[in-house]
Amino acid sequence: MSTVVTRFAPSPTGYLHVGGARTALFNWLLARHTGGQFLLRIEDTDLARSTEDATRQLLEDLKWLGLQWDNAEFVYQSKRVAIYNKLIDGLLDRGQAYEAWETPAELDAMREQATRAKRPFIYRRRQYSADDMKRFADEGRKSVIRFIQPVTEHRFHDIVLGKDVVQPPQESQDFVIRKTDGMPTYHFGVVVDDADMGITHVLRGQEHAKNTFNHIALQAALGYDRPIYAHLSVMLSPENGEKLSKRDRDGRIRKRCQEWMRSTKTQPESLAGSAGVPVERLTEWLNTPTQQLSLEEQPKVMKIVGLKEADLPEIMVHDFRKNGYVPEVLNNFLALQGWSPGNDLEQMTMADMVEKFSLDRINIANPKFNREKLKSFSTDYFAKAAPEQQLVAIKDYLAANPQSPLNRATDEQLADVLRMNRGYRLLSEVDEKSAFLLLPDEQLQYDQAALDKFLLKNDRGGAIALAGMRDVFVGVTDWSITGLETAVQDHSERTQQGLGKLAQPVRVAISGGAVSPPIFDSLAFLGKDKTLARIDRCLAMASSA
RNA sequence: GGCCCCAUCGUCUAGUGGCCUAGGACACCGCCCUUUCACGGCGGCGACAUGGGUUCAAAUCCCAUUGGGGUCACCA
Repeated sequence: MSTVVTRFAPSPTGYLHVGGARTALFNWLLARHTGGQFLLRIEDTDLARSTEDATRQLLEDLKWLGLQWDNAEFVYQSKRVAIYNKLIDGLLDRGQAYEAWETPAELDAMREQATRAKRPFIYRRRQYSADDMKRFADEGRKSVIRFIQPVTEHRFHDIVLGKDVVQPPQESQDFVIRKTDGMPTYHFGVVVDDADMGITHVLRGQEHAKNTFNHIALQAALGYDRPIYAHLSVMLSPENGEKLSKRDRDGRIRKRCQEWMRSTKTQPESLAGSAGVPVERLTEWLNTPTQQLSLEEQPKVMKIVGLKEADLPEIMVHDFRKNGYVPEVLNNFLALQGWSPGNDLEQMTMADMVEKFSLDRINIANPKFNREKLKSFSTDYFAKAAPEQQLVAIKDYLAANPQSPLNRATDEQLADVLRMNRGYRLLSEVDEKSAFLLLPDEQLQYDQAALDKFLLKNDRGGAIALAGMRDVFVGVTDWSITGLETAVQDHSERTQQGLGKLAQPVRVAISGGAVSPPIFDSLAFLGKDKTLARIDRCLAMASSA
C-alpha cells in the first residue's frame, strides 16, 4: 500500500475549536502511526469571514497542541483561484456544469415554497428565456456555476461505519461550485485540493457525511481517485446534548443570570443597570437562546452575577490553554472521544497514542464532552510530571495569562510555588491560590466573608489569636518552613489552641482569603517583613470594622 | 419535516456468539488522612433502551419501535 497522506483543512475564522482539534489529532495520529504525511491547508474561500489574524491563531493553537504538519508551505485556497477556474471551464466546456442566475432571495423563496409543500428542495437545471437573460443583464446580476450531479445512485464506503452509505438518484442536486464573487465553494476546493495534494485518507466530522456524495461526483467528473473516507462522531455538549459550540459559553452565562436573578430576586432592569447594558438588549438576550452577548457585553454581565472566565465551558483550544491545561492532556482526552486503544488503557503519551492508533478502533456513537474527566487526567499528569516539566507548563500558562501576578516570579519562585501546591489539578488553580504571594502588599484585596468568619466572629476571637501569632512571628529567628512550624507548634501547645484556630486567621491576613497553599510554605515564601506588614494591616481593618 | 448516522453504568468506554452473576476510568455516596482548598487511601452505588426473531447459547447477529445526534446555503 502506498504512503498514507492525511490533512487538516480548517477555515480561518477564529481560534481552533476542540472539535477541529480532535479531527486534526486523528489525522495526525493516522499519519504518524503509518509513517505517512500530515498536511495543512487553509480553506479561506469565504472572503467575508476569513482573516489573517484567525490564520495566525489557528496555527498557534495547532503548534501548541504539538500537531506539526509536514508541508512547510501549506496551501491557501485563495491563492489557487486560477487553478479552480481552469477546471471549472473544463466542466463548462464538457457540459458538466452551467451558469445559474437565481439570487439568494429567489432561492430562499423556492426553498420556502418546497417546505410549505412538504417536499424536499432539490435544485435542478432551469431554462432561462431570452427575456430573463435580458432582465438579469439589466439588473447587473452575476451568475454562479453549478455542477450537474448525475441523477444516479451515489455510493461510498465509510471505513469507520464499516459499510457503504448510499444516496438515491432522486436526491441528486446541481450544487454551486463557483460563487458570484468568483471563489470556489467548499465542495469544489476540497475535491481539487485533496487530489492535488495526494490525500489518501479523509478523516472528518460526521456533519460532512452528506457532502461526500457531492465530492465523489465531482471526483468522477474531474477524473480523480477517490480517497478513503472516515466520518468521525460529533462531540456533544454536556450542557444541551447538541454539537459542542461556542454558544455553550453564552448559554452558561444566561443560565447563571436566570439563577442569580431568582435567588437575589433581582429584576432584569436592575441587572442591566448594574452591568451597563441596555435593558431591551438584555431582556431580549435572556429570552432568546439563539442570541448571543457580544464579547464586550459578556464580561460586564459576568461580573455582576459572579461568573469567572474559568467557569465558562472551554470550547476553543485557546480556552483550555488559558485555563491551565497542558496540550498532552488535552490530546489524550480528545483521542478518547471516539477512539479507544482497548484493554482499559486510558492515560497515554503522544508516543503511546501514535503507536496504538488504528482506524478500526474508532467509535461511531457521539460522545458527550466530560470536562470532569479531563480535569482528572490533568491532575494525574501534574502529579507524575517532573518539576522541570511543570515549570515549562506554568510558563506557557503565564504567557497565555499576562495579567497574572505570577508573571513577576522568577523561575526559582515559580518552582517553589509549584512545589507547595502539589496535588493541584490545573495551572489556573495554582495561579488563583498563589497569586497573593507575588502581589505587592497594597494590592492585596481582603475578602469580607473570610474576614467575618475567621477574624470578627465570636467577639473577634480570630483577631485576638492573630495578634498572638504576630508576637510569635516577631520572635522567630529561623524563618523557614520548619522553623516556623516549630515556633507555631510551641505556641499552639503552650496556649492550648488547635492549629486550625491559629492558622486560618493568619491565612486570611497574608492571602486575603480562606484558601492558600500550606500556611508554613506560604509564610516562608513571603518572608518576615511582608508577613508582619500584612498582619498589621489586617489587624487594623479588623479593629476598625 | 425529508434524508443520513447512532444506542452498554449519570459520563467516556472495554466487550466482535459461550470466558459476562458485564471490566475500567470520571462523577457520585460513605469512611480515613488533614492547618484551608486540593491531593491521596479504602469501600460502596451504578448499565446491556424496549419488543420481536435467529441460535443449544446473544450485550454481541437480524427486524421493528423508541430515543438521541447530524444535515438540508453563493459557510466551511
